[in-house]
Order: sequence, then structure tokens, then C-alpha cells
Amino acid sequence: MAKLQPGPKLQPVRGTHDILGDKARAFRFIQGVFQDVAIRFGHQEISTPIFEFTEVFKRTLGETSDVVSKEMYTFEDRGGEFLTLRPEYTAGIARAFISNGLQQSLPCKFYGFGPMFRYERPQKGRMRQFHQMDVEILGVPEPQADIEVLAIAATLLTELKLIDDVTLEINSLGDTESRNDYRDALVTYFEAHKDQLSEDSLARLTKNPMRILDSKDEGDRALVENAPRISAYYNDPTKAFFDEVISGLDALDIKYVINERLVRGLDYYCHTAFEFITTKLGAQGTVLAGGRYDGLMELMGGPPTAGIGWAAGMERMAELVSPDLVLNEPRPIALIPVGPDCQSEALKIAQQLRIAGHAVHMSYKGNMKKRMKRANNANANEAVIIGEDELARGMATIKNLNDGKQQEIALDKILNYLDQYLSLEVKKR
RNA sequence: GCGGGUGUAGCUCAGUUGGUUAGAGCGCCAGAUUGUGAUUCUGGAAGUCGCCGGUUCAAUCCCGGUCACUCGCCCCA
Repeated sequence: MAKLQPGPKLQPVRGTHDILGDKARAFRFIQGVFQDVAIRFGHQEISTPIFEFTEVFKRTLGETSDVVSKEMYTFEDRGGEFLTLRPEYTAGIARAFISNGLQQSLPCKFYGFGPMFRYERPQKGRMRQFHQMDVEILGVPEPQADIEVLAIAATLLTELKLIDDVTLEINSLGDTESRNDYRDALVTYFEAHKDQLSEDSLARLTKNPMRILDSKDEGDRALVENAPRISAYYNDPTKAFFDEVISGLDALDIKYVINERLVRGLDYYCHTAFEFITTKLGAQGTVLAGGRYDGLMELMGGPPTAGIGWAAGMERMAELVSPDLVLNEPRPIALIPVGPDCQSEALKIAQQLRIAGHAVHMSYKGNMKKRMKRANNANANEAVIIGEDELARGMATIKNLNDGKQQEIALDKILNYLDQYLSLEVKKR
């Protein structure tokens, strides 16, 4: 680690990272594809504040959820308000929906992305500040919205070339009636085997019994094998809803696995729940996950409004995405003035090239050797060398940094020459 | 909140069964080449061996603590 001076702590706060270099490029690439896909599906961008009144999250996520009970970054501001850095996107969007009176303009199709904050012990694929991309459809109670939202996810993962790295697991948590019936049955079952449950699952039994289903404890797993299955408790509407979602996936040729033990931690989910999972990221295999939350708006005090959406972890995606896909930045042109008298001419040419759309690296100081070296480090394609001799003749030297060949070009032909030459280079590839 | 692993140069890592000057590769700087990078050759700078304490004639190495990073549990994207 770098040597730290005495004084303020100079390392980043635990669980936070600086995003630069390849990681920044990967983020920008992923974000770009995401926005493009979301817009093609007719979604509007929404950007909500990264903090909200604490109540917004407390009410919607449920007091007993881990997020609320131990993971929120909450603070009191100078006005005495309790604020919380958003631990997830959906609650903020739901609040924005109500604040802006958007029930007048249903359905609402949103996309957004940005940082989220959870006070957790960091590990692979899990940070205290992390970034999510988020998609929501509000006001569509029909399964078509579920299908569409899944189609967005599948399209995104396909265009990021990640679709073969992930498995879509899907389940229905049922409507309120089905879900409550099932929960009761589960509790009855596990109560009868209380003595065999792990300590963690014993706590889940009162807090969130459905969580026991995806326990990693071996003893629990054996019990879960014989536990009642959720599909046995689906009523007719639930069954019809889920069937329609599934046939939509079939129609779109989106591959999935039905996992009856897939549950959600947060209280407001119903019907469809899904996760795109990979085995390539260690313990945190979920790359993109979401579900339907028809009860959320009322929970928050708004008009009853159906909702479905998902969130994807950008750090996790960035780990998976191939560097070849990301490395598509145009190579710059390096401008190298030789001697102080050539500085202003070089500056003018650089500006001309930049206005014409080229990426230009202008060197600031150093002898020619050093400037050439910097040009090389910047991965420049061409170096435009402006020297006093050439300048006197109205010429500049253009050197191809790939093959080392160089030639003189008239100053007023530089743009023209580079436009032609570089477009040929692109065609060659 | 609970458990495991790791901390040596800007980066990736060797190493010392405790003993004088701490090692490599990459990177950086300079020169070979005062108007030419990438390749080659030569030279150089750079480390309180995470921090504090203990044991010892002597600690980067052993012991204790602490901080940081990392992996896992809980939970989640």
C-alpha cells in the first residue's frame, strides 16, 4: 500500500472505491449499452436524489429487514431531519412517482442508475457504496410488464455478451392470498421441526420464514427438501399470471429455470421474482434481480399502483464484461510542437482537429523524445510534428506510430489527410 | 455483528530456519540518440519490510495487540 503521511486518513472509506482507468471505461460502456437498450424499450430516464427522508426506506423495506435494521447510512441534518443514503432505487422512484403526481400519466416506464449505500462488511462483489442500474414499470398490473422488464434484462445481458454467463432463475411468490397461505403452511412445517433448524433459520422463522428456503446450512437444506412447495398453494389467478409470464419468455426464447425456493428479502414483493445468477463471481452470484411489487405504493401512502422492476449491480457486471468489448475508444492523434515558436501553430491545428471530431493529445512540455514517448503511451495512432523547418515551408510532419513511417503534409491539408487516412484505418479493421 | 487469509519499491511478487549494505520483473528518470516513440544496450532514483508494543546482544522474520485489505457467514445487486 502507498505510504501515508501523518494527518488525515488518506485511504478511501472502507467499502468504497475510486473508479478510474479500465474500471471507469467498463462502467461507461455498460452504462451506455444500458441506456441505449432502455430507450429502445420506451423507458424514460429518472434520476432521484441519493438521499431521502429515512421514513421512505423504513416504511417500504420493512422495519425488520436487514437493510433497515443494520445496513442504512442514516444521519440527522442541521435542520433536525433524519435522512438516509439510498440503499436501493425502487423506494426513491416510488416516492418520486407520488411527489410528482404521476398517477395522472400511467403507465410510467423509467430507467436510472447511480450509487447506492449499505453499511455492510465488504467482500467480493459487495461494497458499501456500489452502483446499480434500475428499470421500473409503474401502473401495469398485467404480466406483459413482467415479460417486458425481463426482455430488457435479457437484451442488456445479450448486448454485453454476458447472457451465456448467467442463468435466469424465476419464481412466483403469488398474490397476497397465495403467499399468506403458503407462509402459514411453511411456518407450521418448520415449527414442527424447530429443533433441527439452524440458529440463523430459527431467527428467520419469526422474521421472514420464506428465507429459510434458500439457507446454505446443510441441515436446513435437508428440511427444506421436504417442506411444502409454493406452487401447491397458488390460487387460480396466481397460476394464470405466472403461466402468462412463462409463455412470454418462451415466445421471446429467453431461457430460464423455475426455482421454487427463490424468495425476496424485501416485504413488498409479490408474484414474479427473478434473478440472473452467475457462478463466476464467488459468493455474490446475483448480477441482476427484481420482481413485482404491487403493494409498495400503498405502503408508502400513495394511490394503489402496480409496479415491477429490477436492479443490476454495475460492479458485478464490470467484473464479467470482456475487456475487448470495452476497449473501443478511438486512438488519439498526438500533436508535437518542436520549440516554443511552433506552440501557437500546433495549438491551432489541435483545435481544428478537435472541432472536426478527432481525439487529440497535445503535449505540454519536454523535449521531442519525451513528447514522442508520451504520444506512444497515450496509444496515439499518428503524431503531427510541427517543427521550425517545416513551419517555414508551411508544412508539418505526420508520423504513423504503428509502422514508424512519416511524411510531410501542407499545414492546410492536415485535417483532410488525417480524415482520409484514419477512415482507411478503420476500414482495414 | 461473526469467522479465515494477507500486509516487503509506484505495480506484481521473491526472500530472510532472527545477524553487517533488502531482491527481481514491470514502471519511472537519465544516457547511448541536442528533431523521433514503440525495440535494444548502459546507468540511476525509489523501501522506518502496515502501525504499536513484547521477547532478544540483535526483529522485516518469533509473540501479542491494532489498523488496512481480502475471502466467507448473515444479507444482498
